[in-house]
Amino acid sequence: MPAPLKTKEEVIEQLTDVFREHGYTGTTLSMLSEATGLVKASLYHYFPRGKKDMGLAVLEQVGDRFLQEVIEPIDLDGNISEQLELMSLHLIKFYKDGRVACLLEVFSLGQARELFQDIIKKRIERLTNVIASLLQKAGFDSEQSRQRAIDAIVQVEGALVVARASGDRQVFIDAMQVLPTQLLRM
Amino acid sequence: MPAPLKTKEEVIEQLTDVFREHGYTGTTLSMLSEATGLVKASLYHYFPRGKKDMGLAVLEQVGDRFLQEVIEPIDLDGNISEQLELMSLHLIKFYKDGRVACLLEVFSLGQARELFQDIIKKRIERLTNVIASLLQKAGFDSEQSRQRAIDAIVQVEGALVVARASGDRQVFIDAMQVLPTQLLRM
DNA sequence: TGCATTATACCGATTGTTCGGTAATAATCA
DNA sequence: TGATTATTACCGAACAATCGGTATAATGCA
Repeated sequence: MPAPLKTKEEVIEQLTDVFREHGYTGTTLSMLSEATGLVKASLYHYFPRGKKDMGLAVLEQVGDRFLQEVIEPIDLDGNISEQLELMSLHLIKFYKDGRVACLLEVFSLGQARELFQDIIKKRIERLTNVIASLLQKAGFDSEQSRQRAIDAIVQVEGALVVARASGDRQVFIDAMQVLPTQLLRM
Repeated sequence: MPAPLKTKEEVIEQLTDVFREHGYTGTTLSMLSEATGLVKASLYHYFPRGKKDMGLAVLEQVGDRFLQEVIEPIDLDGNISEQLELMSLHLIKFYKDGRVACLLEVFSLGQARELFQDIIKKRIERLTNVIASLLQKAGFDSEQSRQRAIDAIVQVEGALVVARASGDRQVFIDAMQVLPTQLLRM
């Protein structure tokens, strides 16, 4: 077989950028074709069931990357405040200073919602649990931890939206920087 | 002129529902036609420049309604805490318990972003100023008031997104209920 | 009548998708 | 080793359907 010009992972990353900017229905195969350098028919080689498959692949890969780059670096035995500061930095980096949207947000609209809602729901639940268990280590009880985990996700999503809508990325950066303090406040 | 079966306002309201659910690019003229009961030619009679015009009209009307239903009821001479509680209730009602999205969110994506970003930016700024001036009445200084106003908007947008993504509207309701306390916390 | 509204019919462009095919590497076998 | 066969990577061209949009004639009310 011919040596692939890029790995499937690289292709998915390029798809991700487009989906994040335009949402699911707003993204056309022409855009994806241009972003990857692959002609439309070639995209069907990697994703036999078309756009749905591309959306699924992007959703999965970006979810894995989030866990890997934002969650996994957290050391549960370390100083909790320091670990949250670290998470804050990684969040800012992951969302490129607020320049890129969250896939869970843009894929929960319209037609994409029906396609991906189960996956999205599970991702949110999983993320809530991970952050909650981290907060339990910090001494909060189960219910408090869960509530504050949800607050954190609300904060991230809201800050992304407002930064995007206002055109002021500093809103996102500021929100992420106060997040650790906010989560630990009694 | 022949008495129209519905006023233009009513038509715009019906358009709003579709745009809020599917975003701008995700909304097709067929959907809008079906939602209004008007055939395409009729839509073009009301909105000569097509989809853009419909988006603009919806953006404007929903913005007016927000001010009217959420902001204006606030009595600047009343007890500030009570007024914020009232705002919370109105927010829950305006966003139908978290069932509908914010237009500023869904119109700030992809192609719609370029079309509407100036308007969206101004809406956010205006809203920030209104809430900030309310908080100044509560005794916060100018900078604190502005920061907390942004926090409030972040909270609303974030709660809407998370409620939608998780399929749990209670997230939105809860977030709105704690909003007044949060805004006034020293 | 005159004018606002709608119906019908249509446009070119683009949508997501499919099919047939080519070329390059890997695997197999003589 | 060298020839053969699969397998993989990719592309050109076309598909029906739908997109947003536009004519123009018919309709209904003042």
